Amino acid sequence: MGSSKLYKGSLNTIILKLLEEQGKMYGYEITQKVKLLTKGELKITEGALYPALHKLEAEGLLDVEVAKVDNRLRKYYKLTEQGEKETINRLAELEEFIRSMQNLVSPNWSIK
Amino acid sequence: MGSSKLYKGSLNTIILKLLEEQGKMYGYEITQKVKLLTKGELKITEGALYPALHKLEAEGLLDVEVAKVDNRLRKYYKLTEQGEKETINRLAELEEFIRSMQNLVSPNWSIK
DNA sequence: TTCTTATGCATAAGATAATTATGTATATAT
DNA sequence: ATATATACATAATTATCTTATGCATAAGAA
Repeated sequence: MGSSKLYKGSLNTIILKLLEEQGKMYGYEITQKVKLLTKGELKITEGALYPALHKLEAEGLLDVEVAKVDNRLRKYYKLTEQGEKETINRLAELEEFIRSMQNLVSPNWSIK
Repeated sequence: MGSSKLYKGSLNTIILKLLEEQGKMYGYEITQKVKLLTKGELKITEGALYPALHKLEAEGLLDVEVAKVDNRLRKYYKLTEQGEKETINRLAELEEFIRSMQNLVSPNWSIK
């Protein structure tokens, strides 16, 4: 559906979180993983993803490693040491944000 | 703290939701209410709020009523009939989005 | 065998929606 | 008197998407 526009600002954190739990991933894999995990609810577009990956790499949060699989190029990304630290911070921030949003929108919900 | 930048795209829905439960509110009141409800976590800036209110009004989702209290201007906003319908849709969308984000970021959480 | 879909990367143009910086004005508290 | 709170507004800038486009290989369908 159409709620893809809502995650502005959280894409970077989503990427970091996935890399934290998966170890290493390549771009296309990330788009598929997110689609799968959210049952198609969130669709990461390539126009958003690749620039985001490049930026995170430029910031020193990601390392890249190029591989060739089936004669096709893949760029595997993984967290740097600094990236691991930042992931913890940004995840905490995002979780806090989600709780706040929940409280605003559905005060009857609660986390267990 | 600093996670105020994360709610991009959801500000309109937050406004609609608050008006739905409060009946009518004026701009400044909305900023204070959000600050209160989120314990300072979310701060709606005026530069974001007022244009958003004007746009929602232009879209026919809000009605405005000017009042003078203590010699100061207030613009009370309330949902139009169309606004009430839209609020239901947008809230559902936002809630679905929040669930997706939760699932991505904290799969261990669940709603009870 | 040709066409479509999937896989995989990338960037440019445009839209959207914030932040930040101003500006105006009145009321209240120090 | 001066700062803070209340109350509105807008312009300039920045961030972050979507959409459109491009290139290239592989696999499956017609």
